[in-house]
Amino acid sequence: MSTIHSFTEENYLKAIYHLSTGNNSVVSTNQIAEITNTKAASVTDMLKKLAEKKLINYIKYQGVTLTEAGKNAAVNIVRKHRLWEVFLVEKLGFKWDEVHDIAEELEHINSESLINRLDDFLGNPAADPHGDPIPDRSGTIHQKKLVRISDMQQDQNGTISGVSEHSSVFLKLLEKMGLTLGTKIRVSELIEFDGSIILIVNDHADRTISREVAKNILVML
Amino acid sequence: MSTIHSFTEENYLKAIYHLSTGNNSVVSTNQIAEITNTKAASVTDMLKKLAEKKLINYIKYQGVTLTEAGKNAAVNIVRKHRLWEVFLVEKLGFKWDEVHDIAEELEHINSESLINRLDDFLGNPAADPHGDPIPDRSGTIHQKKLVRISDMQQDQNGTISGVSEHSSVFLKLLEKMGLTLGTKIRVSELIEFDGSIILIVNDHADRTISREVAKNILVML
DNA sequence: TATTTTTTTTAGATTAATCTAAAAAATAAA
DNA sequence: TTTATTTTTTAGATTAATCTAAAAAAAATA
Repeated sequence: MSTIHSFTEENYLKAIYHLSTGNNSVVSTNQIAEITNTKAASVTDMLKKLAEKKLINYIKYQGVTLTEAGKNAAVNIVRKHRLWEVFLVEKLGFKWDEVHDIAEELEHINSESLINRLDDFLGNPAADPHGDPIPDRSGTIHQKKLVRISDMQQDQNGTISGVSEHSSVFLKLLEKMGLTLGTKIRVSELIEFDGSIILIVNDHADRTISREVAKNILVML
Repeated sequence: MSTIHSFTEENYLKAIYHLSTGNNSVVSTNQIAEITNTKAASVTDMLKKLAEKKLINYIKYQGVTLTEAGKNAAVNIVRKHRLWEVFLVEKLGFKWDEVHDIAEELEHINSESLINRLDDFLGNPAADPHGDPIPDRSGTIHQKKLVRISDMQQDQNGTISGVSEHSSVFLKLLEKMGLTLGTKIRVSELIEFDGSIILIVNDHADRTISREVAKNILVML
């Protein structure tokens, strides 16, 4: 089934995967260097190796895309990462801002039966503690349609269902403001001056959030 | 607290720890090479490195012992390994002969809070699925006094509480014979011819086991 | 005790992943 | 369309962990 790749190769595949979501499917050497905390020269070496193994399509000076095999490998790592995050939060009681680094290690454990049993044990969750969808065992991702609060209209309602920023400071802030997953919100007012937004939270409390915060909270309408 | 060591260093420390139990506290280069699946030359290199880090006491040509720091590190790895084994069996439903290799990977995950939470989640188990004691968070090991079936007298009773052989073939054999942990046995007869032993299992079924098997089943009297 | 065998160490290479500094290619600006 | 800037690649080193083959030390045997 899935071939075994080194810890390092897996991290590069994951980096390329995360960088190639959305608009840009072609990823540059420098982008990869940045999120893997390495230098461009090191990335070039690894790209050659991954291309050799047919995990990426790589043309010198022109960036890379994942092949089917590479994408499968990457999705599998993401699946593992997110399932472990659910485990850490749901079963061990970690907070949502504490689990990333540990899951970063756990995602490299290699055992298909382990991860499928874990999946069942957790009740086959659809999303991780940050609302990111968990790929199923075939690699399919069922992503719900979410919109940023910053893109909502006045008086529109929704349920907080994800975040697009995973830093601990940001997550702690949301926690403190009571803006965690599942919270129902209503856009009460759009402040013209600086783009900040006043929300009605759970039908009573109101909270003002900056445009920057609003851009990183994802809502299901 | 506990300094971080490389994956490889951890495996050497664990190997030395396991080899230095019982009578021999001094461990030889060749012994280490054997259980780490490396060559003696590689071991020598690593021993220098571990001695440099004050994790072992090493005198050329004279074998090694663990320092306090080294022993602490090793015990911690053993603690992690055994807790993960409990998790795999108790929570994910793996069989006792399936968990070793996975735990071998999981034991290198570095997070004290993770392992302490896991410990609590599992109900602070005293032993792993093979009956081996789990060191507590201070590193103390509460080992119950166990005897091998091969050392029991005729008509003596006991409860199977551990094994000293962890191979899958052996564990599957015990499973098939109903000689799993917690099973009550009585030594019914000692066969002089080949040292094999007839057991009364749970007061009714009787099972004949070879001396080799009897040596590897540990019983609490 | 002298010799043989075994064990351990050293010497010198190899592989994976990384780096810095310099060269080459692509992109942006004048 | 040259020139300047940025990005990417190559060249050459470094570190960790490993290896084989040879040398040195220790242990076993005659």
